[in-house]
Amino acid sequence: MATRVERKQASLLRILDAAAARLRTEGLMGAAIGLVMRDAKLTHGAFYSHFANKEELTAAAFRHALANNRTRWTTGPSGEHWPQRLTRLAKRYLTPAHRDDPANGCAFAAVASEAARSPAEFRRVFEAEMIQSLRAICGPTAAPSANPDPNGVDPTRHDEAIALLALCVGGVTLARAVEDGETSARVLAACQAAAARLANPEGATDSATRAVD
Amino acid sequence: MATRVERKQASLLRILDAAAARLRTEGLMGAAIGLVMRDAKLTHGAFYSHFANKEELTAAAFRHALANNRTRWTTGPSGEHWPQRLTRLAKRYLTPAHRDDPANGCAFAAVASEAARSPAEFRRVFEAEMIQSLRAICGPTAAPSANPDPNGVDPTRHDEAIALLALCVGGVTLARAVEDGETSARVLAACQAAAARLANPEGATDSATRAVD
DNA sequence: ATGTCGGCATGACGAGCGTCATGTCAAACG
DNA sequence: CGTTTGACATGACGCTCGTCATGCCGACAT
Repeated sequence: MATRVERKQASLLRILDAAAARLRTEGLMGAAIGLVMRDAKLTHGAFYSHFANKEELTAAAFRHALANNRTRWTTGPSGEHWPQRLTRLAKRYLTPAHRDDPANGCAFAAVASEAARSPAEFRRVFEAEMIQSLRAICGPTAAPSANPDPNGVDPTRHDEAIALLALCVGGVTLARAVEDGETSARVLAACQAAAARLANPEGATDSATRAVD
Repeated sequence: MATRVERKQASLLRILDAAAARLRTEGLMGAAIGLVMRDAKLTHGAFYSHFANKEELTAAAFRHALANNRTRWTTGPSGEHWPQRLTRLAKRYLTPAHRDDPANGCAFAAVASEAARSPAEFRRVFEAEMIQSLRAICGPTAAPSANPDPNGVDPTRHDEAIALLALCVGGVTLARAVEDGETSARVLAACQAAAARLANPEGATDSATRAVD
């Protein structure tokens, strides 16, 4: 049998995995302590050996959910240009597969409207994760931006990334909130088309828009 | 004193107003029966003279919240063209005033991610309201669309309205979910700029894009 | 005037939740 | 080898919520 700290770390990981999954499928307060601990093969009493209260759990689970997905989503083909990256992200995000698998999906879309009503402490966590995801989206591309900011990110690209995130989060959320499958698919398609138009404005001919030669 | 049916109608209206406000500020399950009835100056027992259960209340309150705002948002200046309408809606929606007053704001943004996890019955209500709002957005403009659908709506405009709604809902939700005021304002501004770009693609010169002469 | 109806108040029940006190047992340590 | 530590189980407490049974009392019909 493993050592003590190893067993505790393993327990904590099971708790975080279970909580992250429940947070994305059932929402912020759907990740009830009793249910999370049951998923983690523990009893509810053991919870307070890992966290002081539920707020700490939700914050940690939210961070955990996003940390697991960030690199998986951000890394694209090498030599990727900016408009390509934006359209690729939207094309992958606004998809029936992502819509139908919230347990492994984007945590922003899962808890966005609940986070808006959460105490300031959680909103700070939300904001920090969002900024980190935006920086990951704006991360190094094949063609570095023409006017990089002192801190390394082109503010124009940063704003485009914000709009893309809002469009994607709103898109899957609306697609999940409607009943009819056709309506849902149309929401995804319309947002995907809009994202492509946003990333690659019609008639634009600057170097960043053209494909790699 | 008023007649009996009038008093009941007045009570129902107070209940719906209170529930609609709580639904937008506290979310779907934040509109608890006891609190709503207290806001409506009634006791919790009287609730079941108006609704069979809580599901009926939430559905009715959601419809009530949207019905109150739809015409207020949709009606714009006469002689309004399609791109102008889209930019006007985004400019008004993605605003600090709207962000900071959820009690009178858009119900879609308030409950979107919770609706995604709601039973099919509520999702049907959500879908019906969304379709109705989309048709209101696509409603008659100064320049009717070139290719109107048999049922009266240009499918291209309908898809643009979907994307605009997703961008707006995602935008205010993210703006509400972050703590820092500057970050929040930047989210609103970035989404507003993206909506304008979406409604009025750069370089386009067709008649619908030009201002009224 | 008298009886019926129904909106409303009061009170209670059970379920689910967060939280904590207490006990237990195996691993870590001197 | 004996002691201590701490992760975990058990059980309980208080709170909130949805739901319903019961009773009241004013408005309406006859």
